[in-house]
Amino acid sequence: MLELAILGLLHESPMHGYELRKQLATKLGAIRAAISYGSLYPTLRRLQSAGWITDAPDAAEATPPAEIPPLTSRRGRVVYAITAEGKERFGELLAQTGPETFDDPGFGIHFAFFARTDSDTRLRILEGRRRRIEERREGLRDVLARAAERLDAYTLELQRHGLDACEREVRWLEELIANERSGRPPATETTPRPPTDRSGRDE
Amino acid sequence: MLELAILGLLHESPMHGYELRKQLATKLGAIRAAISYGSLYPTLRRLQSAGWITDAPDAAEATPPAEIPPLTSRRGRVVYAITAEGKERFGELLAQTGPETFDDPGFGIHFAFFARTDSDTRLRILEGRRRRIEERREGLRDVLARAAERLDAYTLELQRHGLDACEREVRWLEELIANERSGRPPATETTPRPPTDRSGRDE
DNA sequence: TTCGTCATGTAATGGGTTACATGATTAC
DNA sequence: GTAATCATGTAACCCATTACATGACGAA
Repeated sequence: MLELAILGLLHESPMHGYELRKQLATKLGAIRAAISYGSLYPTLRRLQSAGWITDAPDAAEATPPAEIPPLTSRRGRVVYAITAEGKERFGELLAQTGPETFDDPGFGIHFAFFARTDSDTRLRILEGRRRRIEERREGLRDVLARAAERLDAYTLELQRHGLDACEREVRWLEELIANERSGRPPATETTPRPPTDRSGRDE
Repeated sequence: MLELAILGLLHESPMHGYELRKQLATKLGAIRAAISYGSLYPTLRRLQSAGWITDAPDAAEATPPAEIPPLTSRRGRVVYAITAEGKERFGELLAQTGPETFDDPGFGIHFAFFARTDSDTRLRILEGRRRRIEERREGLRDVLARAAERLDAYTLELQRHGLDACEREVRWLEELIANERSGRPPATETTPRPPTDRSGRDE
């Protein structure tokens, strides 16, 4: 869902649409291809009229004066920033899990913003995902065990590959869940991760 | 794409919509969740008015008299069968590859019907898929190598998992391509696979 | 001056979903 | 008789895409 992703990125820092798309592409690169402008800009409008984000007239005060090179204010360049209501909305979206199916990109997007969730929510989402993947895994095993003779070799190969992917994902999720339970951050993290977030973490 | 899947299944034998959905669920179980009726029935209409499939008034002659239990003709039960034009259309759809991205289910659906394609087409599609996955893999490697410090631990974990999936898929594709080149059928196939297809394999 | 990339947007379309509505048949 | 499953369909919506249109800016 675009809405969640946009709010999440703007939660980190204000940005204009074009930049948003690029960041989205790297942040969600593992999940899906880059979104199109035809989808991005109308969504920004919608979020704005809903009050979740504001249209700052230009940059300048939006970014901390250092680090980023001059930032010549070009043409229209509408810089958006998340509002307090937007942060609230983001929290809701982040915590809620829809009727996601295994092929739903919803999980991945939630996962990408796990750094902004609490451990309970993370666990709930991870376990929900695991359950769905396990169901799919069982379904595939069933087909391979019972309907194998009615399917051609390619279709079977596809099922096997799918089953394999399910098994790996379940193992991955198990690991993440175990980590989460023991309070450790996900994995090879060198920096101690202090909340480098400027101003109030939540809300 | 529903159209391809429907034509493919009806190419094997005539069926009514409800049954089609079930078969679709097992055939494409590795790719995506079951399709909804709200999508299936309108599509059947469309295919019918395009002339790709016909609406046989009732069952009875549609299935070979043996094997299947009485098949009491219930209510409306519209049994569809593929037409000659439909088979042609199926062939076109099967051979053509759109601008598929890595998260496009198009590849999986094509793959599921590989048994009805020629080896050249199979190779072309497999290699196309491999190229796209390799591109994505490179993109993920880039991010992990260059932008790692700007991303939080969860996002990185997601990228790693995605990268891993890419690497596995590339290996899988390599194997399939090698098999295809040497003329062997995909994998653990016990039966010699004679064309048990009733009447003309192609067209 | 022309090319690449930055930057924003609209209109038409696509390919599905959910929720709803209906009703026959089978098994208990 | 009543619940589960079989079976077909429609209407409203959703979330995106493609194709198009426009234009500024920097570098060669």
